[in-house]
Amino acid sequence: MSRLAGKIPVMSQKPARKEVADKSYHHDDLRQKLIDATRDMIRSGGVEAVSLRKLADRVGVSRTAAYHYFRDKNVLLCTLAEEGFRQWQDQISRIFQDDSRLPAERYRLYIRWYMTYALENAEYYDLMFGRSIWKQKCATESLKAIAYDVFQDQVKLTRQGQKQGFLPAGEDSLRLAQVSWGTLHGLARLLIDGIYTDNSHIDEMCDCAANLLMR
Amino acid sequence: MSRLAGKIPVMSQKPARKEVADKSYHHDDLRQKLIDATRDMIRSGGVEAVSLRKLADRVGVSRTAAYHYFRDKNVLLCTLAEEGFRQWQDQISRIFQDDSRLPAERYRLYIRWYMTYALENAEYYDLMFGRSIWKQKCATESLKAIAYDVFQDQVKLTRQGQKQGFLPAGEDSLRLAQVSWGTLHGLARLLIDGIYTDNSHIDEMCDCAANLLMR
DNA sequence: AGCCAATCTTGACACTGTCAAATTCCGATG
DNA sequence: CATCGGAATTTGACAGTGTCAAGATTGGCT
Repeated sequence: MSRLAGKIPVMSQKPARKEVADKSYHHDDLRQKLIDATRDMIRSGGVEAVSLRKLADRVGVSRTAAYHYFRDKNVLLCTLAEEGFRQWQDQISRIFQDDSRLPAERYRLYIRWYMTYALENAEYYDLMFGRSIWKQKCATESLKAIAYDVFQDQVKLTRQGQKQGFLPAGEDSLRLAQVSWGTLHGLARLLIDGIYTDNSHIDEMCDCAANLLMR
Repeated sequence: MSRLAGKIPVMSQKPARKEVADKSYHHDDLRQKLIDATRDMIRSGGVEAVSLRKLADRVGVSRTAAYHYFRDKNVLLCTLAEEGFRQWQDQISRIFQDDSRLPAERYRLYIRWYMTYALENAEYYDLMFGRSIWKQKCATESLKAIAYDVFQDQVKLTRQGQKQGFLPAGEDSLRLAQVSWGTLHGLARLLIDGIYTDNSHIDEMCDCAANLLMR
């Protein structure tokens, strides 16, 4: 009944709380601290390494304290994935707003950026596009919303590429968006998951992918 | 010292063991029973649903009995993945040996088969190509061997396609094999993991992928 | 000043994988 | 035929995990 499931609780009274020692009962902004600590844990040890108990230890709070801000572990992870998608969306739009480059050139850049991001933030990518979050009934509504948004961007971006003539005009934009994302995602996963073990020819793979997708 | 890590123990004396009641101390071929039961569990509930204790219960044996045949849970899963890759290899070679079809036609068929297999055996595909098995230091040597073999087949098959003129001849065969597999794997994962939620246009996606990969 | 509700903790439960040590039993050996 | 070694299996234990129900603590408002 009192579970707020991710909503910010009543702590939203603006009067700046007087400085509280780390050991006090009530914390400053526990929700944010939990998110930050979780992000750290993911970055260092991957999603698998996230444990609510270790998290609590790290933040200096009891095992179940997080349950007042997140319905369960899954919702916490979804929250972080959401954050990731927002940054993702930002960075992509930045690439395609760079008018100093030709459209086709931007698309090639996008492919390289995708791969670089996925490899440099492997654990975070794994969170955002991993099964744990998306498996039936797991994904939060807000996560689904932002992810859908990001995918719509990909569709727009594809349609534009077709109009600009560097993506095959004959294909349906939706399918083309699906398949091109599939290609990038597939390569990223094969590398991240350790199925492809040769990390020294990423650029060549990107080029090959670009050659296939563009024309 | 006495851990045999997946090798078949001394049970290899040929004299047909006299029929043993299911409840007896020594079982008939526990190793195989464990493998079979694990396969069942994967098919119904996915890799995540595999628990050594439930497995033991199911086979009618104590929690730790499996440890005499598999060093740990990971090795058991690798064994099953290996089995999967062998069947995988079989089915693919069967497709490409069908002389009643044109090479290009066979390749299109292969793409459709890939997708169909991945979706109809989602949990098994997830095992074979999932992170749990492949993550650093997890994959068994024999698993790596068969998987490498399967990938080499893909390279050969790609090179042949280039010679036969339905795959772009300009690209390096290895890269092309990597990227084409990436495309299929990516689409499969996006569907299996629940990121793509529309399962009613698989064929269109396959066609689009084929159009991009072939020429 | 005192209460209420938001916040956090304690206790408990049912799981998990895995190790070490004890048990059971088969089959070859004396 | 009895025995004994070692393989096959079990029991006990430990350190984890997520999560629920209840209790303890606290700050802000009336």
